[in-house]
Amino acid sequence: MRPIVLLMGPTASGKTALSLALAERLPVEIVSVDSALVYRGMDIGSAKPDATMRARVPHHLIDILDPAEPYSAARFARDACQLIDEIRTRDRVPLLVGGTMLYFRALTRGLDEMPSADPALRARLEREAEQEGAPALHGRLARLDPAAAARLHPNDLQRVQRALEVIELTGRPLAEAQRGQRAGLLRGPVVKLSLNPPQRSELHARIERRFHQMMAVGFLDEVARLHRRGDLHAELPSMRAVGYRQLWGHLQGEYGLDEAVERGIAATRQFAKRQLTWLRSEPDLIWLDPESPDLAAQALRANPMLDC
RNA sequence: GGCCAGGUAGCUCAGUCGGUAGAGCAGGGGAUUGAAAAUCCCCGUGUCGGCGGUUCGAUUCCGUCCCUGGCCA
Repeated sequence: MRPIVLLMGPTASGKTALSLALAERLPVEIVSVDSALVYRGMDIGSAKPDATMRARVPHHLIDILDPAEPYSAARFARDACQLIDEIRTRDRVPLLVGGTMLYFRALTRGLDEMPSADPALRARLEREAEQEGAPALHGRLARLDPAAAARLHPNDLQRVQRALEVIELTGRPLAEAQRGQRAGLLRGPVVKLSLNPPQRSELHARIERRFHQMMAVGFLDEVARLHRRGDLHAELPSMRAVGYRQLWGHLQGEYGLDEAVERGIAATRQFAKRQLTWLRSEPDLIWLDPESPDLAAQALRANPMLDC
């Protein structure tokens, strides 16, 4: 049976280049594992594979949503599983490429049975948080679901709100829902590749270089276009994306362009650090250095199942 | 050249009425189940510009030199 190939790595580690190189040697279709690539009109700042690449290799889960719409790990898991099945019926290899580690985790370990987001309820909880403060919501959670409250820091408003949301929607504590025996969603052999330069400073250099490159090819125009629409705002998941958020702030007049770029680069470095924290706890990774020559061949050699 | 203001953590700065110093940012580590490029937690020793002097003790006071910015020549 042909394997499913996962290609992970922090931002700017060279995942797109390697995925193309692999596509020249294996009959792959690429499934993007990225919470920003799903959005139309967010091309430059998300380092989306360009039209040429997408003409050469089939890509999925890119440009499927308008930036005003929300996406989620659960929806990704459903979409990805369906695509994997379809790709296999075409007798091709699913190559899952991206940097959204929660999405990978949803695939490899599954998600518990839980209700999805309820926008009205979230708006209400948001209002309550503003009026009462985050600790008050945490206190309420402690009464309704002590186990969940114990695991969440009072300042982690996002997760406290989600826990309260689940309780209101199901009448059952979150801790109970999360006790479920969940299994990974990937059937068959899985090969996990992880791209990362051995030196952190090298990754930082790649990030800085790429951000300036993005600016040179019109990143600011891209964000200005989104800003002009008028219906988007800074709180949307899409506009919170690294780089977009900082340029948005500049367009709102909060700081100058140079500062926006500096902030954007720093935010990208911090994002990469968080991605690496996930990767360190991921078992069975084949680590690859993007700077080394003949990367694709190296990747294929690393696992016998890929040698086809 | 003269006068003034500075020189303290990678950066911007606070502070010590003389007992060897602390914030923000940056950086590092961690958490992460329908917002995740999000959200949150933890981590601060650095010849306090150099050299002398006073002092039990100087980053702090004094002298001098160097550097930076401003004003005047």
